[in-house]
Amino acid sequence: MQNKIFELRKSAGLTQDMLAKKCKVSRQTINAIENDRYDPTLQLAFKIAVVLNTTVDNVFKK
Amino acid sequence: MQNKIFELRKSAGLTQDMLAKKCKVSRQTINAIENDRYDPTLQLAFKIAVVLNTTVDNVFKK
DNA sequence: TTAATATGTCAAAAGTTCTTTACATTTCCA
DNA sequence: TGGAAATGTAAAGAACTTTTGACATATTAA
Repeated sequence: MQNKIFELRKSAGLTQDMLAKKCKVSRQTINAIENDRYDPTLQLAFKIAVVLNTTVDNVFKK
Repeated sequence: MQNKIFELRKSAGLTQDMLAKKCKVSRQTINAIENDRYDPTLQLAFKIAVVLNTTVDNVFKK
């Protein structure tokens, strides 16, 4: 599912590793999601949205 | 994860089975999610939100 | 009350997410 | 240019979601 993690993450001045740590998942997980290799669980989607200071609907646009 | 599926579904005049069909999943899946036995995939969360005419963030509140 | 509809739940199987470890490539800046 | 930091990717396994089929209970309407 298409997402805006890259741009939102950059805007927040975070590396994949920093975002991963804030979400308490591995760097590879963030990388895979950012590059659309698979979708996160709903829980992780919410965590990412919170850390990036926005909504799930905004991060993952249909 | 807590959610408002029951009330939104009722407001929309839908049974679990009707909502399931609109989302193209089984009735048991909707039942399990509504009763918080497990969280849907992100894809299904979006589908549910669309069918219930609202956002993922509104359906699944943290 | 009876019949039909709606909901709750179980178990097994299939499919997906996420982790860890490991290594390759790219970017960037001193 | 060289070295460090950041990113991309792979494989195996643990954990979770969803399906199907089945049966029980609850609710509603005739």
